[in-house]
Amino acid sequence: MLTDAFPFTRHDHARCLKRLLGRADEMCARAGVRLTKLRRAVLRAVAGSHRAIGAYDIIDAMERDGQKPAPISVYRALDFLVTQGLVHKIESRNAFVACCHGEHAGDAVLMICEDCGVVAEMDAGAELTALNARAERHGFHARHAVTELSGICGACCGDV
Amino acid sequence: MLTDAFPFTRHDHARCLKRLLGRADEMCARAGVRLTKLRRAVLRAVAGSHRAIGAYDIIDAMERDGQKPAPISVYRALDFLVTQGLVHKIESRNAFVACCHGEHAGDAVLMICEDCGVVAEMDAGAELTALNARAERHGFHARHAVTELSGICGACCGDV
DNA sequence: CAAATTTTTGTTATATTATAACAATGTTGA
DNA sequence: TCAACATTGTTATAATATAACAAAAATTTG
Repeated sequence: MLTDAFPFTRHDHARCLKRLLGRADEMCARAGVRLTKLRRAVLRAVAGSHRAIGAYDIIDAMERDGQKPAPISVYRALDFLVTQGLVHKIESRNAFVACCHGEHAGDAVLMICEDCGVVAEMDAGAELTALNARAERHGFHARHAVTELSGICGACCGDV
Repeated sequence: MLTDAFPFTRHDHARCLKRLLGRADEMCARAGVRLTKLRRAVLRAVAGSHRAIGAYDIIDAMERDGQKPAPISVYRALDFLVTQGLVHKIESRNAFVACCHGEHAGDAVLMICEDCGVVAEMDAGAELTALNARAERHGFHARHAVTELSGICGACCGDV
């Protein structure tokens, strides 16, 4: 079993978070966009766990850190972060999760554990390509794919 | 190109709708569940076009037919219809579309035209199986897949 | 550097989507 | 017919998301 997609028991999240924020700084610098204080704080809140978090829960989390932005501010920041590929929106949950990958080959495929709530992502370039090819046979030219699997992760299944 | 997924120019929608409602009657009878007047009216509204329709637009459509159910009633009916596989929820749009297929091999794959708004579905059993297999390699046991492709349909591309 | 321009954020209000709680009605089967 | 269950109605509210415009901060330009 591949052990990189899901964060497991020994996972040192403080380090994980630090790395993620560092990478975000780099990526934004390279892209010539600004990871402002607000945007970084929203990203920090989203990346606070590997579970899906809703916009209003982000506000609650930020309030605990002494900052309470208005919903629109959070949505604007999320919009930026999603555009930059730093955060994924989970359409089937109306919630968000930080991207743990460097870069994606294409659209992310999310795996959502129904038990513990942890969300992992994987590259599934070949499978998405096959899906697009299938769509083409119906005359459809796909530009984006929303692919969200819900099920049970290895940890919750006792496989780990 | 396969021409069954998307409803094209010559499409006789009155006939299409009638067939769909008839099939719904049969399927519910076979399943031993009740396609009540309300549920059938909601299905009729959803199946009124091949575009995604939101719950509140369903209410508006039904109001034009002299019936104005409360939101909760529509959501309850939609819940029933989705459970029976007669309607698909489009997670990426918070909207609904009637199922045009008899039965699905597995989860439906939706193709949403960004231009005309028409939503078509296809069976993509093999591709979804491949996706699940890929997830298994990460220790994830998928139970449901939300797969929504957005792009441009053949008609809007001038391919037809 | 200062003024002009653009981007970002704040503020206030509101739109859109979805559900809770309980009463009333309809359906089924003994 | 009555009891049990399923469905719908009624009222209220929760949860998610955006609009419009003002203020502040950053960037560019002269």
